[in-house]
Amino acid sequence: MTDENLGKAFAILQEIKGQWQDNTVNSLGNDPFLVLVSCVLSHRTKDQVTKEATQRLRAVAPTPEDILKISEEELSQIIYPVGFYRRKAKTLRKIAEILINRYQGKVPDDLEELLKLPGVGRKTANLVLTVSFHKPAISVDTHIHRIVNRWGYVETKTPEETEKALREKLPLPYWQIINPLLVLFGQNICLPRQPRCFECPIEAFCEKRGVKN
DNA sequence: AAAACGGGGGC
DNA sequence: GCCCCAGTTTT
Repeated sequence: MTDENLGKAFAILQEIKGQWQDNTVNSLGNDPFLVLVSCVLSHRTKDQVTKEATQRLRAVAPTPEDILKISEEELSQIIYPVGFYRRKAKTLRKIAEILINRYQGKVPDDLEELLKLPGVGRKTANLVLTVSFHKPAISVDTHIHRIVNRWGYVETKTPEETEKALREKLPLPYWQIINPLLVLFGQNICLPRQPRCFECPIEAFCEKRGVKN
């Protein structure tokens, strides 16, 4: 995909994204701790389930202090349907404890510091930076990785390679919108196994129509 | 680079 | 039962 067509593709997707139901990153706001929480819960979990669990948790314990006030059992019960709930509950409590003890209860706005937190990798750290702190960062999950490779915009093997390639190539104005926009696109049209190319509005720009994963 | 980690929900 | 699912850590 050429740079010119990339711009057209982003513009078309921006136009039609209102047709799609809001997902987690598009509906939960910019609070850095809640973005962090939703990312921990989202691991190998359907987005609808992640979204609902994050909303339930926000109603009861929206801050690190609140997380530590409730028991691990109660926390597990709230997030239960996301799966791996024991491990995720432990991770959330550890993160809350570290934020309180080392960062005055605030989420750091620095990549290296974020990556030190347990259960936080590049996808999560970069998403917090871009969504909550409006910093130039690119959060690459499996959706972004799959889509930009199908487009032929990059040719990469892993999400980390994709992040590097996009940092080199992607014009800065798109850094803020690529994740929220392309995750929606990946959930509704450019699906992993059965991409819905027959209803894709940017099919003409895609170099690998119908390629799985 | 690949495997391990370790669960619910839809069908 | 078998498949899917915003990933991170360890080998």
